[in-house]
Amino acid sequence: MGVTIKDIAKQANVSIATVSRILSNKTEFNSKSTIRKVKRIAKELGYSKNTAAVELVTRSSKVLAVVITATKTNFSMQIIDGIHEEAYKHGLNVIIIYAGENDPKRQYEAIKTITERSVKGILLLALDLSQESQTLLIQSQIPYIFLSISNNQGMPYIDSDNSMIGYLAADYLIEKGHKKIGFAGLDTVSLTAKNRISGYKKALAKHNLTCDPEWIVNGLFTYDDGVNAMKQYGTQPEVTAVIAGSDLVGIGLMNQAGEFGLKVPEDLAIVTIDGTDLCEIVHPRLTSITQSFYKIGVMGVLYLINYKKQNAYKKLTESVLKVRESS
Amino acid sequence: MGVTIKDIAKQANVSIATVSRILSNKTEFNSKSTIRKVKRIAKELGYSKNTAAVELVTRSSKVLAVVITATKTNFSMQIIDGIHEEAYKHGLNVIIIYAGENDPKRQYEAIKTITERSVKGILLLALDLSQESQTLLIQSQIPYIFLSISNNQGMPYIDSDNSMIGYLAADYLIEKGHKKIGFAGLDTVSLTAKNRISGYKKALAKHNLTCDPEWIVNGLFTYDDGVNAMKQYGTQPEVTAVIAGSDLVGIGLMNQAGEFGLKVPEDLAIVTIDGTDLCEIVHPRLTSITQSFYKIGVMGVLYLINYKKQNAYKKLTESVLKVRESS
DNA sequence: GTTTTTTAAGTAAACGATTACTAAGCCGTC
DNA sequence: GACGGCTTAGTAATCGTTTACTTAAAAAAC
Repeated sequence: MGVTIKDIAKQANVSIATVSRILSNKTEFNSKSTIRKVKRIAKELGYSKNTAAVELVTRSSKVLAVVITATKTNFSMQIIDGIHEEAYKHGLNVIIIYAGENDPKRQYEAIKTITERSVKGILLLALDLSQESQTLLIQSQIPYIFLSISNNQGMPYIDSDNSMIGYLAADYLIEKGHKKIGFAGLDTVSLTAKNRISGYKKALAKHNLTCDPEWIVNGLFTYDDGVNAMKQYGTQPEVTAVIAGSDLVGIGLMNQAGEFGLKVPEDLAIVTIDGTDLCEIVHPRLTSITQSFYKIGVMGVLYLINYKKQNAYKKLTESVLKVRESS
Repeated sequence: MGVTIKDIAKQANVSIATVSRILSNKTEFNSKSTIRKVKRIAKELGYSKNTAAVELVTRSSKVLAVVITATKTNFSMQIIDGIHEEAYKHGLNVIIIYAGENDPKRQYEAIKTITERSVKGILLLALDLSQESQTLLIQSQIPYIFLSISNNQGMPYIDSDNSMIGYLAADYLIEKGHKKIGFAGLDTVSLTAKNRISGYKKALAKHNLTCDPEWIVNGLFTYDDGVNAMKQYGTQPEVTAVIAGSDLVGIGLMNQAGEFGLKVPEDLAIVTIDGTDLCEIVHPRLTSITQSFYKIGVMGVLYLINYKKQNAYKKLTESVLKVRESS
């Protein structure tokens, strides 16, 4: 919106090529005095690079785009922290775009916005992409990766090992003596939930325990889903422990249990999945299977930086049990 | 990275001007058949607009940039929701940029990244800008506005009426019979805190109450600040009620009070400032002065859309008392 | 039947940078 | 003193789009 390299060139009595070289630090063939002069004038004139022009001519960009949903899930922040830290190390900028909440049209718009900009790579956070958006994404040829969500359609992703998460949670509770263990608040049609449940069942089977389908209560990982699940378990729940699909679900379970006059962990043990800060600020503190969100973010960036065409990149990260007071 | 309007033009046997006009919906002078043909071919070829080129030639952009800090403050989400909703109505895209956490260099980088891109406007969320970054921002000539943070340097902002917040909280507690009221976890050098404290003192004065400076405990709005403030108040606090600088501070206070064997609200009443979802999921639920975050976001966008040079635009939004269980 | 108006589309100049290629000066060498 | 090799800087093409201006043909007006 004002000063261009042309203006600087005129002022400095050099060509725009020289200015360009100096301002983008390709100074190997410039004399010290010219460098100083050009930089001084640039500063004096308040020059600001026009990124649009740069991206147009170089046909490349130093920007990574992160697509997120407006969900109330709070772990995104940790992933984003990881992304930023790693991107910063490599001199990349990060922009974040909202893809709305279950609105395919908004989602499509978001992907379109990004693909029309020549970003270096796209990180899709816990995003379930519609078929249309997927096509658009692939067609764009821009490297992309899904984070914290798996898929079996050959698209690259980095996610926690959800089967292991289910297994760890259940196994721990079984070791603590529980025999009837619920699983609440997860979206049972999602791959995430399926894997978690399969791990949970594996742990049960290992100890010759069975699972009543009623103990698995569907939900969308929200606080209300936790509350509702607890209502379903009732005031005198058959289960003695519940695994929560997310921290918010865990809190919902716990609060509703409180309403029912049930004590956590005495009357009902809770293990929650995610392990965000929320676990630490509620009372009692929630035992969790804590995911490596930060690391997922870091790995996502590294994947994009070292991107080369390959089919079906998949990476599963570790989760760890953190025992607190709710179990 | 591939198909351009040139390719479409060749395929369709028309000029690139025609293609450009059709694809940007300036179709008043095109025949229906040509329009159909061009659009069909564009789709067939998987054409994607190159935004860099568009922005370069039109010297404008449909993008609003939101700058946020990586703070654990969670109200940002509500503001961002408001921004998105309003931006969407006006056909604008929104990108979010992190400015790091108290790292002037990162902050500067973030502002630079944005100003080098010809965005339509900049929304700075609860951001305390360094002098350098400020200069850069102003120099860029891009319309900007601070949200949820006031300043007395003539820069435009939209914020809650912090004096009123302090007043409302204190007045309510006084009406409930409290005479010794603390204020915890706010950053007393900030204008936000100063205004809140001034409102709080005004309420006290109105009822002929005084305030011991010791009751005001400094902090940075975090959970730990709440915990520490409570430790400072001690196991037998002189104050019978505390106003928390943020929801997290409120939770910290409450949990530490619990550790001390104090019951909320019987032994200590708490009113928290912000009123995010957190208030609803803790136990007891926190009474809050709830800010109109969503509205702040909406108003920010409207300001930028209707931007015209004016000095010192300021707008204060309403906050309301929401009585819950902690008071 | 000529002139004017309307419709539909083409020409070409921008936008602001990068960069391959070219060139001018200077120095040293044989 | 002609030649090659550095160093430093300039020339000009290019990226993909928009848009003011021009043009050609057809329709309308006289």
